[in-house]
Amino acid sequence: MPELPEVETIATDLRPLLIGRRFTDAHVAWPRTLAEPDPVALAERMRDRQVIDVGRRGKYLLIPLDSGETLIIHLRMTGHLAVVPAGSPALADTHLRAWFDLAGDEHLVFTDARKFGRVWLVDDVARVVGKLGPEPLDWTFTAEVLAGRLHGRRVAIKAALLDQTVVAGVGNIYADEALFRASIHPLRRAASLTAGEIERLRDAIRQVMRESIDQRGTLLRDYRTPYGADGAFQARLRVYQQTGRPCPRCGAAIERIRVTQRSTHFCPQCQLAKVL
DNA sequence: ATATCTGCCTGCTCGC
DNA sequence: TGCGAGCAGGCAGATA
Repeated sequence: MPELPEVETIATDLRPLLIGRRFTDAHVAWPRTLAEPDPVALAERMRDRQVIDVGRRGKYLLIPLDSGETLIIHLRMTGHLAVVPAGSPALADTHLRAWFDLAGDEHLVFTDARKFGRVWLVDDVARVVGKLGPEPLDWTFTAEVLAGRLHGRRVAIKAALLDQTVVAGVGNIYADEALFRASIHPLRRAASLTAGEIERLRDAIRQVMRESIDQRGTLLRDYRTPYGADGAFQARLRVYQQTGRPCPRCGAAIERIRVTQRSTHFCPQCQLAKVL
């Protein structure tokens, strides 16, 4: 499932394929995929519009157009994007949910088996991504900022990390990996973390994000890059989906528990419970 | 305000 | 081999 590093990789891959290109039409095969506007307005407003950039905010892909509007795509669990030539089999994929025609006989196709992915075309990006917390790789994501976001929160720190208003882009994989690197038990109440622990956590989040981006993301069943070599960070996962395997630090068996309906992996020795 | 629960979805794995 | 059950999980929206 694409989290921040995967979306960053996809944006990097799509950028040279899309910048300067002009859309000629837009089509929606599964209506719920399109959050807004309606399909007719989408096609009208995208027609003859040129791509300015391909960026990202949290797990949202942002494609600003020369009209001032922005095409926003969230891949959720199983969404995939690719630029394909006319007549490509991708256009006949049973999971095709939306596609955008490009001048020059190519198409930007959005396929999504689970149908959770969403597409917006908006004038004001903030209406969609405005509530997101700080970008973890931005200089504004300081330990003090994270402390402020966790203040008064009684939920488990694992749950808090998955809350996109606390910090943007962290999903189940990187929440587990960051907590392991910071040696913090996932069930600790968010507000109970000491200043030192919050600083370790902030550093760990940035570290796993950077490392994963360097590896072009984590390659799991549901994630494929649109172009080029596949992600390789899965080889560096220390706890996520490593249940029963020895902890790389102390050798204890990695455990799996459920925290607010999410499977959560941790080392019972390195991430001591302390005060819950 | 925060916290929890449900619905959205389909493909895959597992046990029989 | 076939098949149903259970699971995977980001986010919106409803509820407590």
